[in-house]
Amino acid sequence: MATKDDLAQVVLFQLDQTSRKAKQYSQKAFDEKGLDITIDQWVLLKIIEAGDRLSQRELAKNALRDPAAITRTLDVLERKELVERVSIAGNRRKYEIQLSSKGEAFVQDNMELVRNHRRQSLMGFTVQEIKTLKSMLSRVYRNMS
Amino acid sequence: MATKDDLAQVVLFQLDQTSRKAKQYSQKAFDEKGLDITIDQWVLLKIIEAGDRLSQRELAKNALRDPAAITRTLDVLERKELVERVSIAGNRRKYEIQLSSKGEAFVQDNMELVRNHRRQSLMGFTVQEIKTLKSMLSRVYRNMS
DNA sequence: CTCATAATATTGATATATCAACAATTGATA
DNA sequence: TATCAATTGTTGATATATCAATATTATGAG
Repeated sequence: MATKDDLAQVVLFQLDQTSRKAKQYSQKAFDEKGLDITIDQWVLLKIIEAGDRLSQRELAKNALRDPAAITRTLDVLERKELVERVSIAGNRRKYEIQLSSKGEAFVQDNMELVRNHRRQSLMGFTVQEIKTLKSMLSRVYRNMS
Repeated sequence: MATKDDLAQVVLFQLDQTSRKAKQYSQKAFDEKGLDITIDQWVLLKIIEAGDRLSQRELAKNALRDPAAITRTLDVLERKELVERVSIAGNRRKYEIQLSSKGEAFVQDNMELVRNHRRQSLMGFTVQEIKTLKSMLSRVYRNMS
């Protein structure tokens, strides 16, 4: 047989593991703080915040998720009154998705915690190293596109 | 309001996106080849292959997944006759999980495709850069542990 | 303008993930 | 040794993801 992989040295494997680990880390903190929100829901909130009144299809594309999953996640976030589907004049087929004021407050209220996680994830990295890491992740992303 | 994040510059976000993209890339290739297996199932096969007759609990730990999810994934893989739960003499509480011969053949038969994906993900990287990336991902992982 | 096609969101069916509760077994300690 | 606690795997309940099918609306070719 060919020699077994050392999975810890396979970048695609490391990517999956590190991403999982980070999500678990943040989810635990969210749960302990009683936020009642999943990491994927949080990420979607941030994508909505960053975007400019995107449609659900655009959200799906930005989040790399299925449109159907976006529909259902938005249902949840709308029930929590964190987002709004706004009708578009002249197009009854799609919506513009935006944060509600409650949603904006929610994001603001929890950004410090999230910033701490971001900082924690890069503890010990120099500014130059962070730049290198970002660039490399972008390159891997492009290679998979 | 505080200035909005540029999510594409947030490493934790990039990690999630890159990991998703890579999984979608490989899943698509698996589907097109008619392999009838998910990436997470494949990864579990590789963890089983790499490990030394691990228990389900150890698999869960290595895969960063819930023990219940491992139980059910193993049910699927056992139904496909790719893995076996082997009883342990002297301990009726746990099993040793191993690939069946069919499972070993399956892994071998598809390693070339997977190696191509690994190569593709690192296209344009120098040997030194790959080393740097691996090291950095390990550091992020440890920071989240 | 009309009709065929594309775009958008939703829904249903199915698969998987997650968490808590549980059953069986093992290990430890008094 | 007897009992209590810890370990291991499974199951049930619920949430979420995925894919295909659908309904509605918009667009474009003739």
